[in-house]
Amino acid sequence: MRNLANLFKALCDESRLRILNLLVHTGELCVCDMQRILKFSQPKVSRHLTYLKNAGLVVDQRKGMWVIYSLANAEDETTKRLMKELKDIFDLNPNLKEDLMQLKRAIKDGTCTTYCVIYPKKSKRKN
Amino acid sequence: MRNLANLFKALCDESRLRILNLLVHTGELCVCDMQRILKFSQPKVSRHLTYLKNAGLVVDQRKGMWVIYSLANAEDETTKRLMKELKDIFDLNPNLKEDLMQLKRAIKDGTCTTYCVIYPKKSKRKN
DNA sequence: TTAGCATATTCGCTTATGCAAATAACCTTA
DNA sequence: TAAGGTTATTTGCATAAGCGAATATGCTAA
Repeated sequence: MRNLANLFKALCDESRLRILNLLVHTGELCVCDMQRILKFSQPKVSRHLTYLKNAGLVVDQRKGMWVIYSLANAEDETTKRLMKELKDIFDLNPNLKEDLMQLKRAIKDGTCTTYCVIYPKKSKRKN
Repeated sequence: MRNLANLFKALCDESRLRILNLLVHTGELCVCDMQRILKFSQPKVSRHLTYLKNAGLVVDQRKGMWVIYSLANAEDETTKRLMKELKDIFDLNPNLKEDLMQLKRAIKDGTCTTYCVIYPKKSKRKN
């Protein structure tokens, strides 16, 4: 990320923050899981993921039918520091906490594809 | 700041980051100083200061002919944490460092109104 | 190869926001 | 009160970016 303003631009949309919040807590998640948990339209999730990917904040990886997104390893010190801070800031936010509840519920109900279909064995996930 | 995305929205513009950088290092500065140091048009400085003020990041105070802007005391934990982090992040940025050089030069040359006219005695300034 | 699920992209529209130029408003001093 | 410096706001325009709906593309399995 060459430009500091561009880094913040990636963070200045609520939809993208909600997506990042999920990834911060899961490490990785497929598109359809985010779509269901956040109740976003499919193009909406996809568009914001593309934005985050272009900003260098996430990376994607195809796994059969699904595309798994995960947090990118920040290459520069600024992004590294900010992402670390973001984790703590997210935990202060009640709305984001609610999204995590929905995530947990999905895992419990067996409707979370990443956890229940793609990586059914816990050991394969980052956390 | 009720909404996290709005907080980042205040930070996602390079002009506003440059203004904040100056304030982080001076504590307070009048509009015409920012204008000269950053080489912005007067309406441009004013508009961005209004934006930052609405976002709760700066406060203003009239001092005779001049209006002095300074960093606001963050009321919520999230803003507090982020602003603290911002200080360190600014110092990593070469462009912002260059703005500080211009600021120092203006003070030395006697063209910095805040330092040389409004508050000529060092003791009256925050740093 | 066809069907069907998952994901990405395009299109048309709306809103937000950036800028310069012009103007208004505020304050001090003569 | 008039002049002049400082700051704020308005206007008109251009661009960025958000959205839903529709469509295209990728992959798997029958």
